[in-house]
Amino acid sequence: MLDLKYVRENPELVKAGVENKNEKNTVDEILKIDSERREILHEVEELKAKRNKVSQEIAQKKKAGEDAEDIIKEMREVSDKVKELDETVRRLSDELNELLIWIPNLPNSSVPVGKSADENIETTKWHPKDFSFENEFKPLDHVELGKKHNILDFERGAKISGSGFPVYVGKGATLERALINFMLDYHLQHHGYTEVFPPFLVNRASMMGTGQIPKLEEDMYYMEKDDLFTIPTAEVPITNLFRNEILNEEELPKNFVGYSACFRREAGSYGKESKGFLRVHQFNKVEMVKLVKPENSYVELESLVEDAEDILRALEIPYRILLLCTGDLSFSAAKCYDIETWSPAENKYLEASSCSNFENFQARRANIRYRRSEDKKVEFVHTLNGSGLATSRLMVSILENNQTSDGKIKVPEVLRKYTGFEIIG
RNA sequence: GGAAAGGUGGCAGAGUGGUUGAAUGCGGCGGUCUCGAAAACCGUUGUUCCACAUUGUGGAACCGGGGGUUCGAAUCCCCCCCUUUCCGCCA
Repeated sequence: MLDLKYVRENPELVKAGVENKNEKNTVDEILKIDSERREILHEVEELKAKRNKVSQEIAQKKKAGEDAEDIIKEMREVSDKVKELDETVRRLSDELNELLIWIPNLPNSSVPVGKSADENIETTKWHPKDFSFENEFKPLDHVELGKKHNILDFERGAKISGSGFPVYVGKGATLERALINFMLDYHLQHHGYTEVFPPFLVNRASMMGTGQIPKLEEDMYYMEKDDLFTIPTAEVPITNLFRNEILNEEELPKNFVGYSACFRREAGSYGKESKGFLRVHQFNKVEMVKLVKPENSYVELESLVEDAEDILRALEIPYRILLLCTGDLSFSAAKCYDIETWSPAENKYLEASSCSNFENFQARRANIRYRRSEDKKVEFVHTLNGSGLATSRLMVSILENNQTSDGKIKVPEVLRKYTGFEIIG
């Protein structure tokens, strides 16, 4: 949520940001309703001031035993008018809010302007060794490998739940669990995060707080009976831990890491890239979340990306990093880096992590603030989060990049103490 | 699912329908005392919005949320939400 005052004072900047993000520009409409609302607000507040003053006079007259019937009668009319105007103000506020929650966060000035993913900028590329399979053998893709070694079962997953609900079996299940534990331990031991194991169902206010609602409501699984949503990422419960709270400056930064299953309906995206792990309704993810002081958020963003990179380097998974352009930036983000891991079978990169700075956009929606020790003023924190990382995409890269010419799969060195085996096949 | 209690400021905790933004305590800040600190004592201490002004003045709103009664509601009435405890059921 943007600050209405900011919109009022910088309409042109807001319009430009919204349009660069390919979102609907309702700024003029917002300004019109805002000025109308303020006009009526002023009127009703004057009436209320009068009423408050006269009410005290009535109290005094009654105490003195005097008759106050005439001014009571007058105030009765004032109150009726107040009720009427209050109703108008409430209606205009609702209209205003309805428009405002659809305004995306504005891109940071360091974000390149661009229409689509084609205009993202590659900032890093890391390939530990040359995976030139062409010269040796044709790599199998992760679905074929999963089937061959009986470690992934997409068909039975489709039977018991539906397509896009993968089942991990045998060493596949162990490898998945190893990956999650490895990543959590790594962030705890090397990066100083605090572990959180959050609920997987959250209420509507939490979804609104981090900005999934209203724009992405159709992408969420929803439990109508209880008005609860399955989380699409641990970002939602973890960021919302401090909703409606005022933190002390000394508590910041708060750095959390947590595992969760993630659920996404992926409505309307059937057909393309839906093979195997490429697009699923449920996957596992280790997520990093930071609540920081505003002046530090961009330094924290870089360090968040490095924390995710460290995992890929330890696993020896080839990857690249993209700085997203304005047109590819998500609704709530001000700046975002995507980390993509290499799939030799698909011959392309797959998104395994998104590291974003939301500045105070989520904090404003979720009302997460902190008190500055110097002047005791409260202000919104900045929130960030990044996948560290999503196992489904990592699994593709691990299986495909570590296959050997004799059809086996080597388990990455750092995972072996978690799996208890070195090879699959 | 049944029953009961309760939701008030950063926290704890009062509150007869009329100077209650709200007692008191803790915490925080400033000061006195002290070589310094602690203790003690004194003072101070919220958020949001609006208008004018520019770092202040005035006004409005806020005691879980939403309605209602009233000239006036933290206080009375209705609905909803949440928390806690007990009972039942259950992984």
